[in-house]
Amino acid sequence: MLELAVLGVLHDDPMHGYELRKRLTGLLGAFRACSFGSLYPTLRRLQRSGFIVEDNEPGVDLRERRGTAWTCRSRRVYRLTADGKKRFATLLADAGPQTWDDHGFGVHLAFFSRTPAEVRMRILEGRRRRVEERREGLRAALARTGSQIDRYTLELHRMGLETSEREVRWLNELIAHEQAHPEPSHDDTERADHD
Amino acid sequence: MLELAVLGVLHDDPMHGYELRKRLTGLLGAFRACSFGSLYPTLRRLQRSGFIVEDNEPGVDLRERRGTAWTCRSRRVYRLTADGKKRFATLLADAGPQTWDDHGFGVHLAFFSRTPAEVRMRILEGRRRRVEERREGLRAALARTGSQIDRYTLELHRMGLETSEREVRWLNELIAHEQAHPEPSHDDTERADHD
DNA sequence: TTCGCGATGTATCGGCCCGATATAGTGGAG
DNA sequence: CTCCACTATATCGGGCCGATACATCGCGAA
Repeated sequence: MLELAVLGVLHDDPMHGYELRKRLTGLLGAFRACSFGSLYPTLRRLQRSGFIVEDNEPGVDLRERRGTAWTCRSRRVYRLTADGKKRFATLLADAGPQTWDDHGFGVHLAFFSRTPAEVRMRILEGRRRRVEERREGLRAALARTGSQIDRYTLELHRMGLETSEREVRWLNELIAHEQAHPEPSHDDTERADHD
Repeated sequence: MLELAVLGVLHDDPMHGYELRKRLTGLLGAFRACSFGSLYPTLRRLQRSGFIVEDNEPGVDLRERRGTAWTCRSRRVYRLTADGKKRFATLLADAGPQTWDDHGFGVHLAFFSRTPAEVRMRILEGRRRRVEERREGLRAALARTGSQIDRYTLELHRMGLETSEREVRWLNELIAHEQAHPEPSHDDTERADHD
């Protein structure tokens, strides 16, 4: 999931890890600041896979560590390759189970203007199904236990139920709007500049 | 966090892993079904630490695997030790940063009737602070970008903002009720039966 | 009757992600 | 001048998850 987010942010303009993280936390709506402990390994993985390349500023050489001595340690700016753009499109078109849950859905929604219209619908409907399941589970729990559970669990369940109901309504509005105004995807892959 | 949940459910009555998982999903409000890939390692960890012990049904012997042949493989029922009960109380009294986030807060709230009143207040207020931060971040994002972001991100931020506002109000009610009716913790450690 | 299938039950493995921590340069406040 | 906060990269241990494997039992269909 982080892979999609990184590819999406890096798609527009090359960037180094630290800046990337700030963009990510802004993108996901002060949602969740991804940690460096996941960001840097992800960048390395992406680089090894050939989806991004290092594209440093001229005059800056990154030398590796020798023992405990550093020569120069500056920013590593990354840029998407042609393969990276293809990879981004692939991940964008994936509407699998992980796109139904909270975090995955948020990330996908952040790049919704670039995903194909039919994929948008599948993601929206899958998310709705997921939230409806949660809602039904909570309704069943409330009906089953009645009033024999403690006040706090009851409040937790009631709050969860209301939240689910609200989200289903919100999703219905998004879906209705999607059907009424079938906007095409932005799809800025028209000129896939050579790697 | 899973450790607290397992200890809490096992505190009342001994149980085997499979049943424990069903109770956990019910407890957390059809919230999130914890996977076996985390449950079984947790049980093993708890057992190694001496917080739970195996207390199998008589006449059932669990033999280990030899190559690919199994002799008997049945349910392992676990029971809390005295140390385990102490450990549960310790985790319950912890109001650290991980108890502010979504999952941790849900788990703690599920056992709120057994946590000391002052810890309850600290958790509630910490959670409120956390949600308020999220709310302010979303407000800032909405004010900053205005209308130059795409419709979907805008909807995501608006929904997140409303959800945060609702949760803060809910938290305020819980806190007010807590101050008005300072219920003592259930605290059924009165007779810590010997291990 | 037998076959398969779903539920019960325990377990491991690879992998993602997080928090804590280390290292180091830079620029401003006191 | 010193301290602190911010910028910037990186690793490590550990928790949790999804996929997978293995095994038994009951039940309905072929």
